[in-house]
Amino acid sequence: MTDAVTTSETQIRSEAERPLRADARRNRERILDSARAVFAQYGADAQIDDVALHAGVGVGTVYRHFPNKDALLAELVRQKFRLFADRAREALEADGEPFEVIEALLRRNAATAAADVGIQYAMANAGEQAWTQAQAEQEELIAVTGQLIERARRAGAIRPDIEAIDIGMLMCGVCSTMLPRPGFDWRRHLDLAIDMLRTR
Amino acid sequence: MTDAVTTSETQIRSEAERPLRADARRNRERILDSARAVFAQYGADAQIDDVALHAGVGVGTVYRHFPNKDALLAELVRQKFRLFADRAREALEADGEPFEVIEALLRRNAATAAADVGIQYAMANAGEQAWTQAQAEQEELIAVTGQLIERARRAGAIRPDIEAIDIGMLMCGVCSTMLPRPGFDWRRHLDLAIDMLRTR
Amino acid sequence: MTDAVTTSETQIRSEAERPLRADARRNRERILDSARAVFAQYGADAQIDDVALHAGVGVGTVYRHFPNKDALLAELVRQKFRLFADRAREALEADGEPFEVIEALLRRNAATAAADVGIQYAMANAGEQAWTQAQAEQEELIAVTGQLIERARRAGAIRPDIEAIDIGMLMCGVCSTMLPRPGFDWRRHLDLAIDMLRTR
Amino acid sequence: MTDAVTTSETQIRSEAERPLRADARRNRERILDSARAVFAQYGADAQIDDVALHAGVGVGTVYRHFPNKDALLAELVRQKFRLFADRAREALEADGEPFEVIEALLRRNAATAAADVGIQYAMANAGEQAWTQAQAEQEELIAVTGQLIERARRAGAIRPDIEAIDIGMLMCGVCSTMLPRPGFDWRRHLDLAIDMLRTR
DNA sequence: AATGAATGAGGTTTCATTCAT
DNA sequence: AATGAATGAAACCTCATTCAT
Repeated sequence: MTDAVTTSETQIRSEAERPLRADARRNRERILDSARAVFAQYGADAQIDDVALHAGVGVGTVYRHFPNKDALLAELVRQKFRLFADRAREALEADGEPFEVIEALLRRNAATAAADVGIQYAMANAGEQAWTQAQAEQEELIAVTGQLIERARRAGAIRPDIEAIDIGMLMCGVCSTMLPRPGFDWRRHLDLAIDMLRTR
Repeated sequence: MTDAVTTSETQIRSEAERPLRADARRNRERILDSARAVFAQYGADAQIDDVALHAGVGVGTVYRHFPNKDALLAELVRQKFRLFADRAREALEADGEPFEVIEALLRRNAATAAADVGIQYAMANAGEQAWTQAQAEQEELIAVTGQLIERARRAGAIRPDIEAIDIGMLMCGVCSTMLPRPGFDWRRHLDLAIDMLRTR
Repeated sequence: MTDAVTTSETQIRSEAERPLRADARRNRERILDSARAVFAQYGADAQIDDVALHAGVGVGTVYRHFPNKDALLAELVRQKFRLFADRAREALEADGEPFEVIEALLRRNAATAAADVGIQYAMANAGEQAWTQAQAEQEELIAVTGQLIERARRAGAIRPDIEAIDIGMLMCGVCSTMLPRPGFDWRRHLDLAIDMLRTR
Repeated sequence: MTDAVTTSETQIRSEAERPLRADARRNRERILDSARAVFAQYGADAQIDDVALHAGVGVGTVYRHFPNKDALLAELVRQKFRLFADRAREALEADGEPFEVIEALLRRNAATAAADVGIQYAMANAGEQAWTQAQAEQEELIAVTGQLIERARRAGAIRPDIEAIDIGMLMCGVCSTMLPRPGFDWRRHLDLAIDMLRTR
């Protein structure tokens, strides 16, 4: 699983990202994991120092890997998009009724997002930078999602005017209701959204 | 002394709401307007000093009206909920096909929210406080929305399992896509959401 | 004395420098005095926090008056140039043999500089900013020095090819030997420099 | 062990100077050259990492050769003093009018210093350590300069009260005006200084 | 011997909030 | 009631130095 991500990362790594020394790579992963944990707990107020402490490295090490806080947040966002794109690609290979494949994918992704509230804070707070930095991954995700939709459309299983970006937007809306708001239930939100995608 | 003659009604609207002097009230409004403008422009980076500057008052004056930053954000949120609740009550009086009344209401509210991005940042950043502080207005909104739904349900014009909180959640999702995200179009999102509500 | 400086400052204050509140002005002076003291003691390593501590104000206050460390150093430099320019103007009014007036001025200025080693560090470390920020005062100083030279030249008391900038340069050299260097004696250096100016 | 067979000569050139391996020596030179270049360009802001990068070695290698930053700066200073001492010794051998020999020496040294602004920053920033570390070379320089002066004095060609340390001090002053200061011209400064040395 | 990743104390700067005027 | 200067904890980030590879 993690290997799958690593592989795709290696493929994508474009220009300046020479393979890191083994220990550096390990640290990098630890820092990202810690960032997720710390942002999940403290939200936007989380500090780089806390991330470093949690990862068991010095602050300087965090800054060696990510030039500033925004870049760290952006990487979190990027990783999530990459994961979703990977899963979408897997879904494309999967057998099964086309709409059900999409539904399973969305439910799985939503569950992942809910289990990782840190990312919500990251996305709410990260400025333009995050979206720019993750652009490649997003486009990949959109493209593959487009293929999934196309297949379902041919099967007459999906509302015909739905586009890939719509699904992104709906999921973004679902995620926004994962933050602790009394009375809100993102599973219900997701059910409604999926229901809407179906052909009537 | 003044407390001695205070009526029970005054006690209910708690301590801070006695009628302000005309100029103070004007300042209060200016500050809230400026807060909206400044948060819309600078997002999470907006500072109280910026708000004060924009309002043409000193920081101290901002703090005379709002005990801290969160309280100011919360007031922004509360005002919006109050407006929505007012509109919902109006809608209850309005003639017209029950579902169309709801649709018109939602479209109007979404347009208002989109015109005031500041509120998005306020809601993303305000802590628990904001939701607690606006609880009364929220409950009011939920209650009235419930009545609108009931009417539409009796007319068979709305998906029968929809509750008031669902609508709040969907609208919250729509709003989350108003922040500048390349490719996203909240109007499309709103169309889809309204469609979700309709009886098939 | 101090009043004289204050006056000229008021005259020079060009654009954005509205008169400060009494307490703010007092703080500003305290901060500059402390900066001199602290830089004299710790040299280039002096910290803004130390300056604030020494002045008995919070760090934030230092930053309210000076946007960053360089600006503080630059102001120190500027003040010194202003003082020298003021003295040069006084010297222009003074009676006495023209060359002796110049000599007295230079000796007095050197003594002042030596008594305030902080300024040496300021000048050595402050980047371009310091020189740019003090440009007006420097030009003033050069101009008035030019007049002093002119008078002495007419009296045949000064080496005829000496220009105002030469004197600045020589004094700069003298100051550079005030830093603790074993064997160096800036008074001797000054004597030699003054001798250079004399007609043979 | 090695100490046991150490000759007294070796003891005099202290511990660290045993002959280096050829590549190590080459690295050492490269580091010093790079330090000069980097300090010339970035002044006080130059970092050890920049020096290492410029030299094409790792930081660790810099630290293998120089225990800390000050030691590196100090070595730069020492090299310069050694060069000047060597030249002074050459001058002692040279034929020619004694004063002219001195003049030529000073002009040559000043040109060298001007071509290597890095050294100015090194001297301005290096703490006590630099001067201590270069003491032997300085004393050598002073001693030989003393002999040059003695010769000129016997020839009646130099101002009789001039001592070797005076020349060091004057040259130090000239160097201080090599840093980029608008209007300053170190050649002019040097001319004035040399002129002053001459018998009238 | 060389490398460069890691360290973390310490530096500068920000900004919500207080308080003297 | 209003002002804005002052505060200072806390944030971010740097860089000389160490140390595992």
